[in-house]
Amino acid sequence: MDVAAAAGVSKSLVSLALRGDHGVSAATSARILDAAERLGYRSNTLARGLVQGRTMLLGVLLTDLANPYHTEVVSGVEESAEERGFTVLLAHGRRDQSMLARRLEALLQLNVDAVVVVSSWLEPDVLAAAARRVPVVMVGRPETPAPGVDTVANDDRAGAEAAVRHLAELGHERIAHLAGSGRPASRVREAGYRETVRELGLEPYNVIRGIEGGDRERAAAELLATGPTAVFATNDLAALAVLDRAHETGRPAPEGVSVVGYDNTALAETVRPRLTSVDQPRLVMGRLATRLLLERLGGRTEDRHEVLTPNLVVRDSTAPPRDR
Amino acid sequence: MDVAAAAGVSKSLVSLALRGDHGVSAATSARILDAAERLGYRSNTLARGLVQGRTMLLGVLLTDLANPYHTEVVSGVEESAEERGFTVLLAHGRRDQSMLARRLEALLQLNVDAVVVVSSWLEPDVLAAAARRVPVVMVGRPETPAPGVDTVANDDRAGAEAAVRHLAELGHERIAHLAGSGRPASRVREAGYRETVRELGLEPYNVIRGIEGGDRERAAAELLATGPTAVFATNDLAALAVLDRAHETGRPAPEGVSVVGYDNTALAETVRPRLTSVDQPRLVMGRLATRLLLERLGGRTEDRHEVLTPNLVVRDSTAPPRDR
DNA sequence: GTGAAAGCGCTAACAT
DNA sequence: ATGTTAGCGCTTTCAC
Repeated sequence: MDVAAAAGVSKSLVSLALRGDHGVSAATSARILDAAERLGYRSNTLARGLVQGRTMLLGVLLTDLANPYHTEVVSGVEESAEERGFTVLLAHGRRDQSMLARRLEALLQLNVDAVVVVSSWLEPDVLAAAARRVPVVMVGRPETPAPGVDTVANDDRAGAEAAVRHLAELGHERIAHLAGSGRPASRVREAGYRETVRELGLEPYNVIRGIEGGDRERAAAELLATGPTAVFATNDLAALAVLDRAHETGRPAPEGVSVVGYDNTALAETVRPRLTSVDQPRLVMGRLATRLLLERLGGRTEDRHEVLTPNLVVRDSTAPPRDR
Repeated sequence: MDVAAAAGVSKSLVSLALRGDHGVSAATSARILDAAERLGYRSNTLARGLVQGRTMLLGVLLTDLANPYHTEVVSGVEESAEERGFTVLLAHGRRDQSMLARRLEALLQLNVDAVVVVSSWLEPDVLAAAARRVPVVMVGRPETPAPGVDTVANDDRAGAEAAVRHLAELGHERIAHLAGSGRPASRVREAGYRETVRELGLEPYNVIRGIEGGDRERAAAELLATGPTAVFATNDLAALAVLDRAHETGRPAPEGVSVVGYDNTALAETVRPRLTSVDQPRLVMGRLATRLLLERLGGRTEDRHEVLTPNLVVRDSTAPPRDR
């Protein structure tokens, strides 16, 4: 450590001074700080982590960088983690289980103190294995819960209910659903749709499962062809496909058909008409994830599963049915 | 290292076996691998980095997680870096110079072997200081070049030219420009617009500088009020504002007015009409960044500044002017 | 208030 | 083919 030499003291003193320990005389401390500054010295996280056994690093693994839902959760994590002095490291696994697992592994090898997984794609046993080494919290709705892993999710059931109730209150009776590809979140949304429709004394009008990606358009077309006055879509992209198709077939929303999305992505603000959508409290979810992690680091051992209530953001894609 | 004990050998052998060194007998190797597996052992990147002096870690610093342009560049970096055995670590600085600087520092303290900065917000001296420690390449167009830092950028001049020429070829003569907020990239686009219009024997019809964010709508309205038949916007979001305003005032694109964006974000595919936009070869830029880094690690010392040619993606927001 | 020495988990050079 | 030793840069006792 050349700072030690430059200041004419021992390594130990440099270490103490740099961390603002009180047991160093003001004069020496000043001399050391000055030398460090001059030499552009910065302590090495690796070396410190090695001896201290912790790194103040928080790993965040996410499925999809391009997904604004994910990135906003990450922002929540970053914000709250930084407040507590953690440095957030991101790793990106794509929608690829093995890559996700590899990235998680990479984070663990770096001795991160804890991990947030913003993904519901990782296999439970991989997750559980990670949780045996450091606290792990997953943001999202798991297929199967992994023991030792805390979760933060939004209440998809409640979100679906809010969407359907909104449409029913506008006077719609033929409310269809464009469902997702069968991941847990979309399954719960679909179930919530069915239940709520029944609670309201209606019948599920029509449900079509949109395959991810290319077939969304086809599914939207098929669904609209059945003549609903309103559609609750499993996410904003699916809602967009409905909006589009409705426009093309000469009954644009909201007059021709009302459309509600889920996730309240930036898209909802961007498209015309602006999309009514169910908003997940993403920042809050991120912050909550950090809190759960800190609790674990503080010694909690029982698993926690937090569920947050989403809320409906009403915009311009929903209106009373025309023939009313 | 309890794996050593479990397998009844020395630490060194474990180390060798785990890295597949040949100088270990098949039998012992198997025994070690087995023990490691059973104990869930993984070598510690920190410790290895400490002794080897390199970590095979590649740090990526980005301004804006929510920006698909950035994240796609990152994908290019990830892809190519992983091929070479590097692990990519992401850090997120927001549009905040001091936070960007802090995150960069955090990456450096982790002893990453090199850094890609996907941002043009970082101050040149911070960048230069980082480059004195490890190879640094910046993707984007810097305000001022930082010595020792390689750059990868798209040719904004050429992109603007392609956009304007496309509009002129369609027969437009009143081509306006919705300019950006004065960052280098948008300044070059504006200059390219002006020059190309003149080269074509026309006059710059009208240029309005959109302030980032809220005032984009106002700027778009103002610009359209001047009666252009075509607008080249400095980016897709600005183009969207124009599209919107055109729609609201009863002359929707492309019949009412032709619109070209820049960046070819996912939005361009999503909005109706689909947006004609200048595409930056983002994946390629990411890969190129990795290559420059590897060259530096291989010993190159002179700075390189790569400029890639963007290409225009023609969609449905542009057409010949109506009154022709 | 300060310094010397041990050791974090690993690899590399050098024995054996 | 295997074990021993030193040391990466730091923090942390423990003496002084």
